[in-house]
Amino acid sequence: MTNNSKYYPHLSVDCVLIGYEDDQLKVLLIERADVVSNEKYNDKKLPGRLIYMDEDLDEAAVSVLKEYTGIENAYLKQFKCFGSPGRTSNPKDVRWLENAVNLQIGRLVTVAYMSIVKIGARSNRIDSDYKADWISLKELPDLAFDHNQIISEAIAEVKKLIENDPMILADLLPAKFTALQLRKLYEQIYNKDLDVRNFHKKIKSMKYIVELDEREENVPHRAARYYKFDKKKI
Amino acid sequence: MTNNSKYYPHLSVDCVLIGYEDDQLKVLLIERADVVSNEKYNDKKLPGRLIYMDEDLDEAAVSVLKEYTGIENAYLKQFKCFGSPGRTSNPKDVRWLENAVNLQIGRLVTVAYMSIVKIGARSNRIDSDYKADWISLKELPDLAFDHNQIISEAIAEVKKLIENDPMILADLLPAKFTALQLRKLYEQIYNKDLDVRNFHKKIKSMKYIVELDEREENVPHRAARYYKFDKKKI
DNA sequence: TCAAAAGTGTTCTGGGTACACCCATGG
DNA sequence: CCATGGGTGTACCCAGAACACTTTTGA
Repeated sequence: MTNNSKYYPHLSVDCVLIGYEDDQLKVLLIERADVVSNEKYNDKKLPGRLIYMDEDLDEAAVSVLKEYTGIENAYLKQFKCFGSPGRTSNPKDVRWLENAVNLQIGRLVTVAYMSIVKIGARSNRIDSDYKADWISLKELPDLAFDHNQIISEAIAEVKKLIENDPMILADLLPAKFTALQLRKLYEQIYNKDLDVRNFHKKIKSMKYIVELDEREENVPHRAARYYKFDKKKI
Repeated sequence: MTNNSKYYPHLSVDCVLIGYEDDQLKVLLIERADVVSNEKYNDKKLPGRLIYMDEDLDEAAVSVLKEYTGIENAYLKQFKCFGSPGRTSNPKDVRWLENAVNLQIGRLVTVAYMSIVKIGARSNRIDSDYKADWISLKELPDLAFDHNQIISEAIAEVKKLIENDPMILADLLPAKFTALQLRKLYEQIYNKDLDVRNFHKKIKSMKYIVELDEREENVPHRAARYYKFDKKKI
């Protein structure tokens, strides 16, 4: 267990991938299993890995995103580095990690990235080597390492991000969406209810959101108008 | 040059300490010299060091702050991790680093922290082991490693920080200050001129800034009122 | 005709910005 | 009496928040 490995066994990247489905903000988690013994751990972790010897951190994060979702060219933001010695103190976590990479691991610092991704988009194949699922933020189980904490800090980052670039909401909704869908999304993010009339006014003021002629069909009430994001209108 | 050292030779912390003096935002930089050969490098770097084997990142940053300024209990914010392999590719930087710590260094990832500190405060002794100076942001020379980039990202962070907690401005000004001094400080931070009348209105609306009865003395014009921060009024 | 959700306008408040003149003081 | 900077008030605009009723549709 000496280091003839491709890995640089001191640094990892973890990606908090945020998506939206069934009116719920969700995060992509993978099932933790022991590669060597096939032991099941029955818990989950964030997608991530040790970096390679001469790999740039940002590149490592990009490759993790691609590996788990197939997405390339998405916006990935480094938001915090987690490096307390205590984060690798749980023997279960250490055992798993050392088996997984066949390396002796001392302390391990991880650099956390976040990205907003479209769940179930064409490009979004979840690699079958891993058991990966989108889990609602409201139903998060206890995760490996300090991954619960990493996720909660990522959410705070998402809010900031959306405030200075609402365009990224486009990745959380289908191409066509109703005002209700958009409002529910905002309500999830800000964690409070929004006034319907004010919200319509807000939509009108957002020039990158455009009305379509199309409406809902076969709904047992007045049909809602569809909107779309117009990426040309910055 | 094997690792019998106290250091964990893969990770460092660097602190961007921001202060204010002579109507200028300044950053604390130390002179880079070779400890072994006494060679002068004639350039500067941020205060920082490798972390110890079992040291928490935040603790390492706190101890660097204390070492260079004597300040304890200040607010230190981790704002970004810099880890591209290229940042340790300059042979001059690598040679200095390896001499300084007597260790073989491969790639080195640094975690950057920032803090707002009061220049010349009682607690703010600059340790005489180092040649350390407050350098105006407008006159920054080329620094070691990627320290110029680290500083510029720190400044962006300062703006955000002040927006959601203007109280930290108290660390950039003397206990008593005039409206002019405060305005000049804002002008530095936002990099634009502010209207005098509007600024007075703004001060009145900030309940944690209180008027004193005291005024300037011996000035060749109408004496300005002094203000102070009132830490009790959140 | 009823249930269910869509859609619409006005008013108020607070913060930001633009703008020009008189006041106090020391030299 | 002059030069220097200190200090003040009004008007406009925009964004955000509160608030209630009519419209459309399928069942």
